[in-house]
Amino acid sequence: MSGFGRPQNPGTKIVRTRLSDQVLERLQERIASGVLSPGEQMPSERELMEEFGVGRPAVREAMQRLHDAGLISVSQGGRARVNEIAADTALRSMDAVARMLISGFPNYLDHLKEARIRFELGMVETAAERATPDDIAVLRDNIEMQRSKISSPDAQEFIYCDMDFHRQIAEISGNPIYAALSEAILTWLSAYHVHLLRWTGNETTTLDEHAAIVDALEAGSPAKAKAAMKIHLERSADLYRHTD
Amino acid sequence: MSGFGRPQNPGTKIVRTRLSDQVLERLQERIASGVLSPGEQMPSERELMEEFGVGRPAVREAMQRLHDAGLISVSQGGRARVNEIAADTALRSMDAVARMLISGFPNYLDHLKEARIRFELGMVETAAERATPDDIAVLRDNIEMQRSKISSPDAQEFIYCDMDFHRQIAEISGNPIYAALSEAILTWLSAYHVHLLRWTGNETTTLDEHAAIVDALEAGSPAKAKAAMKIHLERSADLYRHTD
DNA sequence: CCTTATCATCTTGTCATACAAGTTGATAAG
DNA sequence: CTTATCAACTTGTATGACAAGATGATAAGG
Repeated sequence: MSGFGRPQNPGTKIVRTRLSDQVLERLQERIASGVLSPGEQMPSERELMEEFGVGRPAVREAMQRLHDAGLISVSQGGRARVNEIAADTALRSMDAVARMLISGFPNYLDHLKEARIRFELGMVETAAERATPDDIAVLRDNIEMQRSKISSPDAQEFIYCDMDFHRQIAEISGNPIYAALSEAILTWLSAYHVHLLRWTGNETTTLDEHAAIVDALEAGSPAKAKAAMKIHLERSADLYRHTD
Repeated sequence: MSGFGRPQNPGTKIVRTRLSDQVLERLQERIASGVLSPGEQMPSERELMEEFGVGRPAVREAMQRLHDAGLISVSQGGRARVNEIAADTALRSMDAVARMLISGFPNYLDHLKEARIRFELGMVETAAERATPDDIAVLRDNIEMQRSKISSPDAQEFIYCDMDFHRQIAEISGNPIYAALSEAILTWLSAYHVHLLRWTGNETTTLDEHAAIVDALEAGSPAKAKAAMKIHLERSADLYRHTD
């Protein structure tokens, strides 16, 4: 008596759908379709368990997973709110795994560094095509800001400015995926991590290289910008290294 | 009587640590440090709730989150097993959010396509520097395989070969992050998605372009490889488009 | 002795109930 | 009109219970 229900797809395993999976799927649909729009919307757990006809644990686990994915914010005492999703939402959800990967397998730090260089080179090319005079001004301001931090009592300040410089280039590229990815990679690298000692003495070199990059961006030359960025990144490649 | 406890850091909010957060943190530590190595290890929920002195929900939610992150596999009736983590583990955990982002904001499909082009261009440069004769042979085999699928009854087969081609280049680059990212982006793009109609008629063009890329890789010329890849990607740029 | 079927036991999945703790908005006092 | 209090509602957590799947020992059969 074949032909009942959906085709059996012989060879594929029977999927064990947990109850919370189905609840999760329903809620994801609502968020994706905009029925639950960013702001304060989410029904309470009791309402959901009544609506879906399941127990509270099932609803609760689904909500938990939405929270981990960054799609909603839950707080004790108040209803859950739907977050607006962006590229960084997605990347944040893989933050923990990425850190474990880097700390557990030293090779991955090298792979990530290589990927970052390739990535920044491509990004600066795009930025060179799209940089406006305003963008250039912001970058030059950043360089001066960083220069003022050379003799700052908090040496970390200098590095924060450096990270800002790269972040601003990511934003100039106009691609939010670039911006989010750049920020994420920089965060992961800086966690494993920046040896402050290695920076001291090279501050002016860093500033000169940054200036060269900005000049190339102002000239609207992807090739020059890429070359300048390459020099900068390859020199500072071993700033990020595992602590031994 | 200041000086008690940890510094107050005025301005930073009090962190509300849920119980399951602390359990999660402990377990993550154990996995990261290798106390819980890949294989069948994970203690049962009862053991953990007894050890940490918390209720089962707290343990359960922590385990759930480890599962969502791809760090462990849980199945009813059996203990949870620790997975071996890799780059694709991290990317898989952001799969749902990425899909929502693309389907919810059409712009992101364009941003992703642009990012993919930049990414593949950088990747093929790396591959050109590292391709071995064996790698070249594999790629040529792939092209022939794809050629044999031109008149296949299942038109999808042709596209699968195409995706394999790009996947193999990612592997040649030697960077597992490239491979995982390439695979993930291709999956997301192919979900929103490949119009079969647009392929028909351009099969031989595709094969020629692939052959040109392989020739450049064999010559060990990053510049030529990049140029050949650029031609290929820009021509096929609009294969991935939202369904209207 | 080896193979196979059965079952006791342990595991996770789910539900129900209860209480603690935080948030919110209405209400009453000033 | 402002402010303090509180009642109702929310999530966080604990406990107990039962269902369902997995596992290994045990007993029956060859």
